[in-house]
Amino acid sequence: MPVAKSEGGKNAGHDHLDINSTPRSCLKYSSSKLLQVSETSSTSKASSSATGCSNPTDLNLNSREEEQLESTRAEMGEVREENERLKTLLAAIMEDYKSLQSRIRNVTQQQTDGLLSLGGAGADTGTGADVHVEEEQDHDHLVSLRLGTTSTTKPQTKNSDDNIKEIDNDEMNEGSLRLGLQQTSAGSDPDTPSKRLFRRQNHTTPKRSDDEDEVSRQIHGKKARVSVRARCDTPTMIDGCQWRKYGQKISKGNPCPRAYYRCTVAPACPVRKQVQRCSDDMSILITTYEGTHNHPLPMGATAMASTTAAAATMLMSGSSNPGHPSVEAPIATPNSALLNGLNFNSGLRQYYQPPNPTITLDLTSPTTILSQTAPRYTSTNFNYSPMAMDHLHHPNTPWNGHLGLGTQIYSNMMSNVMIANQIQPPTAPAPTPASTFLQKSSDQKNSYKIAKEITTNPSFHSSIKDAITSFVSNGNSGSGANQQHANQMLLRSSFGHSTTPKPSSSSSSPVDKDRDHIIKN
DNA sequence: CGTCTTTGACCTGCGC
DNA sequence: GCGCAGGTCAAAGACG
Ligand SMILES: [Zn+2]
Repeated sequence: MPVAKSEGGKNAGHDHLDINSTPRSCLKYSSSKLLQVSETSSTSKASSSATGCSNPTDLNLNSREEEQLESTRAEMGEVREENERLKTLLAAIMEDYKSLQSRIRNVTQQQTDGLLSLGGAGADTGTGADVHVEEEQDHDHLVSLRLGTTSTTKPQTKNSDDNIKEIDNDEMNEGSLRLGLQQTSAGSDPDTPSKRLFRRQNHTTPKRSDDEDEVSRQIHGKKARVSVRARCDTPTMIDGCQWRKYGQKISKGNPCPRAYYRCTVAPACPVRKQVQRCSDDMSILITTYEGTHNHPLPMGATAMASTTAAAATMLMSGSSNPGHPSVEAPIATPNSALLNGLNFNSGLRQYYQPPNPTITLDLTSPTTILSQTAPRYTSTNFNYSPMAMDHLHHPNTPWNGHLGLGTQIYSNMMSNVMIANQIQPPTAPAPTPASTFLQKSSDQKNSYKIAKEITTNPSFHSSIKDAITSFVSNGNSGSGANQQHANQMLLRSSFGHSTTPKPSSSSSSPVDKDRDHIIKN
């Protein structure tokens, strides 16, 4: 039944464009601009004193100008300091990146020495994730190397290529930092991509041998998902992509319907996303991404794509190991604990928990949570990126500039990840918060492995690098839009600008009489 | 008229 | 095998 629409039928349009309309105080200017300001102030001051202003008005003006000059100078000093800090941070990041690259090379060497044979022999079901984790565990938590920006990573990305499709190689080699989720893409599938892409992911492909069937299920049935929880007043989160709605259902325990979107940037793009509001807090929007874009992304979409891809990669390489007993654990328990300000969340249960391995980026709390779950098999959640959320909720708060924010994100991420690496993050079967942190060795091992995975995962670094690059490159223009673009990755949703899909009549739509449209939460 | 949303129907997996 | 639930299809309507 058609429902009265509140907006036009065409939601289309790159929703990232609207951010430009959002005014934002940008206290950061380029040094040259500040200098100009400074010079201007000095000039005016000099001129006014030269004219020998003697009346009170002139004196007032004079002192005001002096104040302005002072404040400008102070500002300039801050800017310089910040710039220095940024330089240092950037250098550190680059160093880190280089070390990672060398590390990758080392791992490559190791793998070519024998890991590949191990991968081929092992694994009961033979999924990519299985093999991957096997390798990790047997070799002291090797980093997932299926991603990256350098060609040197390619050999590793080969790992059990049944799952890992490197459809984006060409694009990736063109300087793009596109990451992750290749394993979920069907772009390189020998089968006709355009047909398969829209075939039901979990549905058995018709007319295939049992083996193929199994493989197919492995490929399509265990897609990694990245779920992003963010406060957002708009119907859908702005991620820079173009989406087309293809379905909607109302869940039992959640009055808010779940909307299904498909990427329409490219006709055959397999990426989909589900959007649903949290029943507990309607202001929280839960967006779940699935798949990898098989096309160049719009400028505004790369950040989010990279982030989600990196997270998904982490997930796939970290814990989804259906066959391995050491990481086998029940679904996350609704426990959540704070340790040293880190919100080790294991409370994903309160959200919808899809059957697929899912990683959740929670941008709703001061401490951003990254929760990694592979329901039925493993569940490990740990802190990922505690951003300065105060800034997010107070856009006018001085951020020390966009670059500052970018690097801050990075440093926060990394520092906390490091902490997570030392502290044994909690894992699933924890009846009490206290025991949450005292896990069985297997869980500890898994958690540790995942934490380590994050800290060493090149894709993760690349993702951050992407974001920072975004900041830096935009920073040259010195416009307020700089922040916007970079913030798209992790922050924008918190600001809640949007244009995209029109406010679906969803919530106001008539309740589905069809049981099929009731989704049990 | 083309594109997009809406929504009932349908398909598949899973648990009992 | 049956029913439930998640997910998708596709016809019909809305919109520019
Ligand atoms: Zn796409």
